[in-house]
Amino acid sequence: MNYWLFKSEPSAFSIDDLRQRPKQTEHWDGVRNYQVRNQLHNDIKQGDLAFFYHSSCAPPGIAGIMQVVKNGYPDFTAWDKQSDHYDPKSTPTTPRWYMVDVKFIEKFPRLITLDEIKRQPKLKQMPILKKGNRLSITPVTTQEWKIIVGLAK
DNA sequence: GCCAACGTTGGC
DNA sequence: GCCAACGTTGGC
Repeated sequence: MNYWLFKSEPSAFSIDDLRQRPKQTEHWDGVRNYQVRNQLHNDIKQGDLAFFYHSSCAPPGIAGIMQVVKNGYPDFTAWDKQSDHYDPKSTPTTPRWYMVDVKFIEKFPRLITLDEIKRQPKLKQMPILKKGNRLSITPVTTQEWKIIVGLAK
């Protein structure tokens, strides 16, 4: 089983939105980056756990935990002309983009802020701290996972 | 709202 | 296949 960090702008989709969905489950659509697409297709598997990271807000940080409940499958919003994520180059027969389904597990009692993550020497390798990192999904090591869950208690 | 970083596009 | 222009991300 692997650990991940999924970014989302809470103004678009927050951890509270996920909690309020039917079955507290939603598809994680809209990824339009090949590196992340490949992870969704090949590496992110049912049963994996992920941090829900709130980005582009004040303050940014990790809000809680969700679980991958469905392996990668074609992102159907790519062939919906009404969608913000419409991509005419993706079709049902040759899908270009993939998504997984995620389920709400818990919201931390408090946000673990980016600032707090920066101050932890053992979290310095996390991709979200690297300047210019724009990947919306990144791997988390077991050690990083344990440290952050510890901070949340 | 600014701007650095960087992925993507498209002309050649 | 190069690379300049452009668009997007995301912290501040």
